[in-house]
Amino acid sequence: MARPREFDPEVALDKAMTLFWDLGYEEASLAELLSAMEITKGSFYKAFQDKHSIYLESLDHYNDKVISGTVAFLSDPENGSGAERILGLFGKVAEAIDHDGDRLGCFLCNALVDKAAAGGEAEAKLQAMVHRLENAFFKALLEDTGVSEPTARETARGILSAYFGLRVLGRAGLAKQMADDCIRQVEWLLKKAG
Amino acid sequence: MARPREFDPEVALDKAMTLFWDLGYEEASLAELLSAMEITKGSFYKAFQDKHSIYLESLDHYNDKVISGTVAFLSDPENGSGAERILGLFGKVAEAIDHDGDRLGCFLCNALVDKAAAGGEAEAKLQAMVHRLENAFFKALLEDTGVSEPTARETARGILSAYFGLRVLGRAGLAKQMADDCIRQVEWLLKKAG
DNA sequence: AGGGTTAGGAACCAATCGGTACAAAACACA
DNA sequence: TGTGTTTTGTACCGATTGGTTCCTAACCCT
Repeated sequence: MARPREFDPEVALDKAMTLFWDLGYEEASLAELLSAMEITKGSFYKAFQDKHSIYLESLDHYNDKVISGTVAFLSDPENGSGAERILGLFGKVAEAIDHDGDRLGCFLCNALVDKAAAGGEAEAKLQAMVHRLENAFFKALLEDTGVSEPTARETARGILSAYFGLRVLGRAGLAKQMADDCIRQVEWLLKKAG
Repeated sequence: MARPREFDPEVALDKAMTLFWDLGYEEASLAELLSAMEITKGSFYKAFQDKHSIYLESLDHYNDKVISGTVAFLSDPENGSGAERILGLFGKVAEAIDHDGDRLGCFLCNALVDKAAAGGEAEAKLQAMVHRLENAFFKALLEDTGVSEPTARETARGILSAYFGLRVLGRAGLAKQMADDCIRQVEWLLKKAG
């Protein structure tokens, strides 16, 4: 009954997310967004309301795509015991660092630091994602024999901060030298918890 | 022999640094900088070359003022053993979090994530600061009895990433709930090292 | 084939961006 | 009290920012 759109909103959103991920909110200009999404202004403002809206959508998209994947990995018994799964996640990060340096880092972590995201809806979304990660660590730890709830909680939080720290170092281009050592410390935290 | 300047370049630089610290490079507009520094454009461009230059100067200023202070604290035997000094540093961060939420975080950590600082002179300065911190942790650990060089190195790096992770959580407004648990994990790392 | 409806694209908008030019102002020295 | 020198403030600059308008193109349905 009307002209069909010539682009897939999902892949366009994905491209936008990647740009925000790389550059942050302010530094990702509308022109760069349009270029990355391969659409023009008309289509952009018709499909998404404005820059801020698509930023929020990008956060949701990251939650659905990346965080959910990470949580799933941490929850899947096929990936070993709770401790093994957590270590497996860090191993995957180390792999990414080895492969391409991981200069993108973690969108969640980057956005937590990005002042453009502070306050309002964005911050609430970010905090929710952090808690999802924390709880995924927590549950994985809790599954292992002999780990009490308080111990699992505090260990989860320690691992969470170690995780963000590692991603910061990755973005700074320093993780290649440091990742292995950092992960060995996480190994220790897991050992003392279980 | 000429008109004297009406402002102290050092305090103006300090104000500029604080704004970059809070907002990041892009988000700190020239207008906001001038307002924070309480000078006008003419004075600004005469005393500092341009925005990018004063950003680099701000990084140096942070290195001289904050990082040097932190390194000094970590090196001073009056603050206890190596492990005690490291824990003392985390305690000071926890205090800042308790007091005002620490929504500023750590300028070094924020700048590591800020894409505007990636590549070029800024990145080199940032990496140098990271290494200063790492070495301060390393030396503090090495002082304690029974800690080998390899153990001190990897522990220092693990603590470094935990430190950045904690500051990220602080900036996100989540550290109030999590700081104590995170620090307890650092305590464990220190215990196993020594 | 024609009408209804929506997407696409270019022209245009005010506001702001970082940066420059230049004249007035304020001092030190003679 | 000039005079030379530097700072200060303001007017101005082109480029870019995010956003709107509106016309045309492309499609579905009758």
